[in-house]
Amino acid sequence: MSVLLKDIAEKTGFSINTVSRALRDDKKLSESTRKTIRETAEMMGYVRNSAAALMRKGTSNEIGIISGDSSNPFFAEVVRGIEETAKQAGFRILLLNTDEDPEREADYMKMFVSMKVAGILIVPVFHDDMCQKIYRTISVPYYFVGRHVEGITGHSILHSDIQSQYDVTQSLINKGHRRILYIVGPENISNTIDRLNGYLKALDNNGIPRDPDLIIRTNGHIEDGFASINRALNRSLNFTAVACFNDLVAMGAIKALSENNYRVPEDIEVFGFDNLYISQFMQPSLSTVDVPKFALGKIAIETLLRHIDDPQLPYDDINLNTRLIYRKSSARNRLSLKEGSL
Amino acid sequence: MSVLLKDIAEKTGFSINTVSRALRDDKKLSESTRKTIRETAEMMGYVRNSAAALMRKGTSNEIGIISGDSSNPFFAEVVRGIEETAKQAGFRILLLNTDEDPEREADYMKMFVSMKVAGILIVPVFHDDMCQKIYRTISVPYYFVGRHVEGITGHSILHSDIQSQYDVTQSLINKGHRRILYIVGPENISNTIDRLNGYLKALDNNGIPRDPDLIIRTNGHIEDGFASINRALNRSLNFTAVACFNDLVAMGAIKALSENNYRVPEDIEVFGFDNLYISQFMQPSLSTVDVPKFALGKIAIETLLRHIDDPQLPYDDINLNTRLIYRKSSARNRLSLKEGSL
DNA sequence: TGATGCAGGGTTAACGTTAATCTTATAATT
DNA sequence: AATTATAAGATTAACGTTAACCCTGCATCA
Repeated sequence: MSVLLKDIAEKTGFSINTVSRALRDDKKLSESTRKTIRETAEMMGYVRNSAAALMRKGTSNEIGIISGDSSNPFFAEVVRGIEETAKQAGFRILLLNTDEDPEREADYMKMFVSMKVAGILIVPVFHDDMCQKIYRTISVPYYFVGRHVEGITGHSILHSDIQSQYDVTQSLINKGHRRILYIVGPENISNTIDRLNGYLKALDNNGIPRDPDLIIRTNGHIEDGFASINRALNRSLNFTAVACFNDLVAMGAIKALSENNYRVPEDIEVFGFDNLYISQFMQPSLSTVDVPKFALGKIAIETLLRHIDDPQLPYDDINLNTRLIYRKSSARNRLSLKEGSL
Repeated sequence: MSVLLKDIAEKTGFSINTVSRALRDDKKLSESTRKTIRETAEMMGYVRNSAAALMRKGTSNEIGIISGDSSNPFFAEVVRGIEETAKQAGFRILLLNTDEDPEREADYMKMFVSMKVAGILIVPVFHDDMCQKIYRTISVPYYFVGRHVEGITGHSILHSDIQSQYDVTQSLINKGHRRILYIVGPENISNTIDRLNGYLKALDNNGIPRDPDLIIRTNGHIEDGFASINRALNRSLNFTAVACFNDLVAMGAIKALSENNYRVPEDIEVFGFDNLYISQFMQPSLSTVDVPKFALGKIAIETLLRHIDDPQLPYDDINLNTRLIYRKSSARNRLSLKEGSL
């Protein structure tokens, strides 16, 4: 039913092989032959059967990407960094989304392996036996983007989660805060673990006792930030600052504070994490940690491509730097906090 | 290098065919045989070569999705609606993103056809010769999600763009607005065209002259809303309400208004379109048109699956209803506008 | 002038899986 | 007991493309 090389061969009088070569710009065919064939193919509506091609060639020109939560704009920005470079290198990108479900992660990994993609970029969960087994045995080049996996080293491109959350917390402490609410992200992902540890470490180093009440576990979505703050306010936890797992949570938090007639940052300061593009447009604009998302994607794909080129290349973790961004949801300095005005 | 059916066959003593059948849960093999084979395969780390399988079978269990702009959370919400149903039906989802570039759209369409996906869901541009040619000749089942394409009928799942934008505009007019700024979306997509027409039609029907100055063309991103308002304010266009192509633009618009010390909605009302999940968390929360995004995705995949099941099934456009959502960025009624307070 | 090289193209044999068709032993039927 | 049906598995032939190798004729060179 569909047009095959054979059909084009019959129509043009060339052999199947020559047709195949012409359509691949392969080797030395006369310019006129190539042109004749290409035009005929176009005219007949030929579309290559990539399954057959792939089976013969053994490897494809596709990069598989497995995202953990594509509803978070964070990821869209990372993919932007991946796309351009991949395209220039002649690779196409296939996107899959796990919703942080390890089973889907394992399933999709197998699927990409089965498809013989050239390489895989993954936003993985932290711990899962099946997944870890796959990562240990797989022969397709892969890298973790912005996260790391328990027991697997050398395959991560990271962005200083611990240090960044430490810095945020220290910055708040410097301004005099002692009761800092921390809204934790989804469990079983390395960012959550690392950022929480950064927060705790800063408390410890400053001799501030850890208060379990001030640590609220969530799924890292916008509504979680909203709900967390409402609950915290109801319980009169008496906090003066909120550090959030990510910008989305911070957005929900600010909304809840505002609805309860707390002024941000005069009454309560709020810090996010990620520096989503929209965060500068929030009201008030959000203070946050700038994660170089585009660069993260770009470096990830560049590194992956190097490994695709040279399978012998040794793997190594990469760590990117972040920077704190002070906007309107946090006070400029200690003074402004004391005065209760910005 | 990788484990093949042949290897498992040799190891277990069964034929290749039997191994293949066991791994596919095909037909009637004795339970013990199936189990032996499956366990051996698992142990040996077998992964099916899907290219070979696909070549033989001729069709895959994958649904291709081509998004126009995956940086817009709108799409993530639509995909949610698609994913669940697709998964239950045993299909996997492959995601591609065009950034509204017709060339990429055509390229990706060919790619999916080449991959023999079972069906395709597309968020297409409105006019492009190459793409339209493909849509006219392709034999893989497909549907346009939330948009329509010039000259192609019966393949769209829509959501009342014209009527909805008409309603928004009429609602603003009812409250006494006469100078309503309209921020237009990206060119060459049907939503932009339809919504603009809805706006214009409402003006016409109410005898309000069209003022070209009040119509600002953008790419539909958040920064466009911001920039548009700043420019409009600089030119003293004297508008009292802003209707936006989408919620993202509205978010930027509100930010710009607020930075210029205009109160929303007391001084200027703002209406979005889409009802993104985050819109309820904006400050002020955004009045908008609720597009049933999850349902859109769900109905799209359900319809597509029906066509995959029965290729003879005739195609037909589907139109979903929307509803206006009044939140804090718009005034409740005419009175409150006049009084300048909510 | 004969050998040589190469441009331009043809032949043939895979790639790994699955579907259609066979085979055989055992169970069910009359 | 002879026949038929069936369960369980084996054989064989594709699927459409690509890569390795082979062929031919003309131009080039000593």
